[in-house]
Amino acid sequence: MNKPVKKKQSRAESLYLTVKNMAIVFEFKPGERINEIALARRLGASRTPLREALNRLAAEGFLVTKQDRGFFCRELKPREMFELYQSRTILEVAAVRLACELATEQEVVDLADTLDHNTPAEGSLNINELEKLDEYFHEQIVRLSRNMELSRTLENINARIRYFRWVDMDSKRIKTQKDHRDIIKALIMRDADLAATLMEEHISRRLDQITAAIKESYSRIYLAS
Amino acid sequence: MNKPVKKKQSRAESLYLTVKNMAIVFEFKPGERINEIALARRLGASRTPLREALNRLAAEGFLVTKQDRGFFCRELKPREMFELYQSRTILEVAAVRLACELATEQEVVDLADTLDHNTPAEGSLNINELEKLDEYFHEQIVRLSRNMELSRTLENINARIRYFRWVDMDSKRIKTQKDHRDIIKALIMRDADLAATLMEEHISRRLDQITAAIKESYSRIYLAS
DNA sequence: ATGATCAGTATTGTATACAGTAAAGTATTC
DNA sequence: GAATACTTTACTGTATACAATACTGATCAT
Repeated sequence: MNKPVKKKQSRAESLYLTVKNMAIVFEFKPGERINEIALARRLGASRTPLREALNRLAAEGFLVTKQDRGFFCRELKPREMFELYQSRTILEVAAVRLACELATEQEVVDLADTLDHNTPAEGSLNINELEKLDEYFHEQIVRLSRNMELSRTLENINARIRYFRWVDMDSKRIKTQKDHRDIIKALIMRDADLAATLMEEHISRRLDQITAAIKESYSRIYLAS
Repeated sequence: MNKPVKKKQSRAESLYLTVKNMAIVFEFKPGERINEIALARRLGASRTPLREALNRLAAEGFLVTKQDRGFFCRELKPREMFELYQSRTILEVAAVRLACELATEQEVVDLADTLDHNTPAEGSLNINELEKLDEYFHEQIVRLSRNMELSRTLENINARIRYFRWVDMDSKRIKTQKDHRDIIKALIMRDADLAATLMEEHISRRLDQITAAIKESYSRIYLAS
């Protein structure tokens, strides 16, 4: 499912990925100040490369910096989450329109096949599998739009909302799967308007739950450690 | 026109802005390797804060890094510029739709007024003024969409295409001004579809010229030093 | 008690030194 | 003379030391 191309990644890169993941899963509490010395020691790295990673993450919106105060975990205000979801909707709707125009028959069929063959059985509740499958679906749609910049931006946005995306996934699983299939059908029919409408609804349906999701997530975050 | 709020900016921040501007105006040649030592000395800074700035810029897409080779200026492939313009179109069209919904009467009127009062006289060919005015118009539209994330993303994209945006501006100036006014009219009428169509055409018209613009820009870049 | 002032401490911001790597140059072999 | 192995060089990547700044807590005046 994921590309098997495994580029040998440098020390700095893996450090960046580690800290990024910590930010994604809110291992730092919202608004919390990040102690560079402590974190560097904990990760077995020096402050210099750590700070470079933190700077990158701040540029990507995972962290914020304050002059002479250092790096802080982003807050997770409902308003900001709403804006991220809105941005995501805009970009994915546009992406699916482009995909309608540019994807080859084969690519769409392959996508449909992958989803079919990897759908977990009705009984099993492997949420993690479903998450992966959903992310894969959305990533592929963007890829079919043939716009790397779009992919890059969406990847960033999705990473920043990943933590909330799966709240209450369980009750939505059947609907999600059906939505995906419908979008693929629209793609095959090259019906851009339909695909766009479906995608918009598919994403916005979850947008309605964001505020509740954030509330729920707060308890998760503060329970964790 | 620009907010008069002038936050006292730190040393690191101004270093970042300096290097960012160098990247925007292609003071580094496309594909060129950036010598950290030389650049640090030239800017009167140390390598450490310079590298932090370079890391941020790489995260924002102005530079690329290669393991153990350092930072390089982005290439400017026509394909990439096309994708940036396409992304910009997607986002600004969505923004103007939201603005139709959310902007107050007063805000739209103010925007119209600002444009009217700052339009250079027919005879004078102050390109720089026009550039500023055009950027201001587009920035304001996004602001009226009430989505900071959208603003952030668009600001980044626009910075990355800024260098090309004004090639052959001269011949387009009247059309540009008229386009802006038409979009504002649509905003006042709350006609989202019309505003979206106008915005799309307004931006795409220039997209057609990108390849030519890049060709032209190459000579500018390599002539410069 | 409350608030202000001022040391002491902790932490960030910057400079610099050193280690590791890739490109360039040089010698050596066929 | 071309190809390969070796050396040199230049630069990036990382660690660490130092400087500047913000926080903490105690002392003192009101």
